[in-house]
Amino acid sequence: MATGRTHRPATRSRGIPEATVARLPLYLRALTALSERSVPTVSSEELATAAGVNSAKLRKDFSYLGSYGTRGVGYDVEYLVYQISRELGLTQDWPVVIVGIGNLGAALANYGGFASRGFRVAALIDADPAMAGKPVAGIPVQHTDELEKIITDNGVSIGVIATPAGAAQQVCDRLVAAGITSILNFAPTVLSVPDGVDVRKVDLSIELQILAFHEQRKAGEEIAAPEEAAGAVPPPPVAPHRAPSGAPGADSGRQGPDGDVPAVMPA
Amino acid sequence: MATGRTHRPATRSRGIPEATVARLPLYLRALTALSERSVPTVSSEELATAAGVNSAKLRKDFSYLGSYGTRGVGYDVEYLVYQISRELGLTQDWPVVIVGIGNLGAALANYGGFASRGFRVAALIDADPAMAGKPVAGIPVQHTDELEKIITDNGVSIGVIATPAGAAQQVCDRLVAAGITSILNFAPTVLSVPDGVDVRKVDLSIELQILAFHEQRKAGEEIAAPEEAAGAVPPPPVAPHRAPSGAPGADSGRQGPDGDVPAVMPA
DNA sequence: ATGTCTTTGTGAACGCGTGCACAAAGATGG
DNA sequence: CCATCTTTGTGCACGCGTTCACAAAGACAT
Repeated sequence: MATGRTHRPATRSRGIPEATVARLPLYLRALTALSERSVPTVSSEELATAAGVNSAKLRKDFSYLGSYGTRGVGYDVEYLVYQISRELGLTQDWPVVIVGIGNLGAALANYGGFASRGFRVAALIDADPAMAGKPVAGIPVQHTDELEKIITDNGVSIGVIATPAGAAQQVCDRLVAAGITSILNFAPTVLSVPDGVDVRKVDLSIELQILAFHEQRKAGEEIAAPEEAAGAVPPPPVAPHRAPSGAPGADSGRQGPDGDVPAVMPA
Repeated sequence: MATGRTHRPATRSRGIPEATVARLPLYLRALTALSERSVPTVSSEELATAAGVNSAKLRKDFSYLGSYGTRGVGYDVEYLVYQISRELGLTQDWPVVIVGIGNLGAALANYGGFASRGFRVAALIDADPAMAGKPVAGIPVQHTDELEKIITDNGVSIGVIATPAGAAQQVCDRLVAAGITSILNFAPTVLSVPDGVDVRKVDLSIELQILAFHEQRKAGEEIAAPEEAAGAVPPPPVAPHRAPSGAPGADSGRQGPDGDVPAVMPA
């Protein structure tokens, strides 16, 4: 999961906790499915199961929005869909630009999830002149030079960065300067932005590494080896380097069987 | 950010808090960059800035791994890279299968981040017979029928689901039955898995909706309208439905200007 | 109208994560 | 060998998020 907003972490927007906001889309999705099946009402228990959360948590989440349920009955599906949509700002149109139309950018442009709920791909932008004019997902790619104009002309406030890591900060700066205030970052880099700009990141590599951690832990438990005992024990903390500002340490460890790191999109 | 593990939320693995584990890949990335520039040591302050976190948090995180720093000096870059890699289980090889080779699956297969740190794409799997044999990112796509065999033969324990939402649970079940214990889910669905299986999800649609929420809030603050006053006020909670088990509610609201929801990959 | 039954909404307790602030550790210089 | 300076490692307090458990609210039957 793309995790973690970068700025204003504790801002508790209008009384709705951040954790609750992050779950609203989950509820909305489950409710939409119920709505399509013409289910009129749903209990907190049922909906919680569908959304994969605890029913008490769901009720508390909804309590931040107001009292929209009926005791003894449950929640009116259609009404709740409307309320959550409104709260999330999905009743209005959000034009979005995608910068970096490589494999990932193209996949995002083709992703149906964009169009489904208020989001509209206003433009695809790439730095490669050869891409210019080429249609992707039915939308012609435009060159980076047009970035500022596109954003101001269309009143875009949400940008998606799908460039290589090296270009991300630069693109980010231009987006912000052009008036973008929300960024979804797929590049494996930490973006620095001024206050008032929200950044959320989606990082495949990080997710995999977290899974690997738990996977290793599961494997380690089975063998019941406290991992300190058998096998190659890690080397001692390396003799505290001689000169702090001396020659670049050419030795010091490097015993780990790491492969070399490729140039593009490093972990 | 792909957020939220699904099971064993509070398991506090071997004393390392979940929040810390989620940040280790961030530190590792920053450290790798330093390592490539042959920087011998780094202070908590510098590294924290590079990773985009608080220095106190970083020090506390590292304290869970052990005392790897030198007071008055900082941390040895190479040694820390090794320690974190080992802790995350990146010193070993993790074969990974990607199921669902559409736009997104292809993008993932081409993603350099896979190969960079211990992860190796063992196989690409798709349900479409027309895809079978076709090479993507240099790897021939195999048919879903081979799924179980591929997993057991290669000892795969991590699976990536990039299928449409409708197929995700089914694929998930087969993966788990075949021995997969960690899943990275890109499909917009809640997956249910047995205990002992970790699921992390990456959901573009959710991320966008969270951004929209904050975006709306920013816009609302500027106009300084408490949003309750002007414009179309939401309808009253709908007259408490007549018959709870009666005819499917054909009215009740529907006043929101939602577009219709496409069939594939709904929000 | 009254009683029973279901389900919501929430007060309260608890645990995790974060950040402050400082003591301890070690390097460095004289 | 001692003083000073830098930077780590961590005790502590605080706040957010989660969960329990229950009273209040309403539906429904009689």
